[in-house]
Amino acid sequence: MFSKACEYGIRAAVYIALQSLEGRRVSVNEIAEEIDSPIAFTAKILQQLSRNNVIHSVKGPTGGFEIERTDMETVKLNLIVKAIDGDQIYVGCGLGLKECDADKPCPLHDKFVDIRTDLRHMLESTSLYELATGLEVGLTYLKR
Amino acid sequence: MFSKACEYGIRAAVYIALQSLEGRRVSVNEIAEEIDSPIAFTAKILQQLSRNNVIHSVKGPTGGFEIERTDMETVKLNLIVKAIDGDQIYVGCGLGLKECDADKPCPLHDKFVDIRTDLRHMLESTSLYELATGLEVGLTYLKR
DNA sequence: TATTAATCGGACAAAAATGTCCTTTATTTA
DNA sequence: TAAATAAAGGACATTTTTGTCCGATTAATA
Repeated sequence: MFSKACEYGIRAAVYIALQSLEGRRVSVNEIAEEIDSPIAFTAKILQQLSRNNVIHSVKGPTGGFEIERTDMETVKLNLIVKAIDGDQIYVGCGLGLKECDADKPCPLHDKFVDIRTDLRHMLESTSLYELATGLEVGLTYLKR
Repeated sequence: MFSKACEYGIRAAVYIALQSLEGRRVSVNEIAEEIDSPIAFTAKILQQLSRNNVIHSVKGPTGGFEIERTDMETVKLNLIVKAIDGDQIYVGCGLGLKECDADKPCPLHDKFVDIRTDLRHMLESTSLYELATGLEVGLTYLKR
């Protein structure tokens, strides 16, 4: 569904959000350790998220990554997915046809649109804050 | 969503079904031409589908690929997807966690399960016959 | 001001997915 | 029986994704 990069990106962002709720700024090393992902690859992904203003980075000692409380509520998953995987999920025919739309639909068009619409709504309505608080309360888990 | 291989596989299977409805057996070359896919790669995929009894292959002159009328109705898309992409779509955590289930759910677990369930139902309930007749009647299109 | 700790960014490496080529095998038909 | 046709299958090539390494940059602090 999502690329590996995107999976790591979402997990990282949720972890950063969780720690930011506690006022902690976290390093790539800690993030990669906590979400069980390859360090250097994770660093690249965090750069992308930082450039796209999904998370905030601070260089130097005591630096690291954080997300402001307000951003946590504003930033929905679709922003992260877009920053890493691009439009992939939203655009294009399910069967890979170049010319496929409501006018000249592929055999799977309608059924595919339904599912993708649901997915889009889910991503557009789910905030980092929501996911982070679920973790905080112990309702959900991130490790392994 | 699907791999390229899977997209080609579904398109090919639908085209074969359509032609089989007219009593025509079709060659890899014709299939690749009609669904606009790389020939040799398509040949590999057709082999997989043949081995998994999704389609039937006949060697030698006048040979090619076909699908029996009864199979067309029996074979649902999930069979094709499984034959090519394996369990990928059905199994595993949306965020790539190894240990993620209803007991120890990842932050996205429930929302992800919903969407995947919809997708699974769609694939399990859509037959090649249904897709092929849509094409036959001119309601849908396969080219480009 | 030197040291240290952290991200940034570019180049490289490995693995997986996609795609090609060519030989072998099966089968029809002249 | 020989020639022609079509799938089967193995080896190889290319591209994309995933992952690593290392030097440059930034900033805190001793």
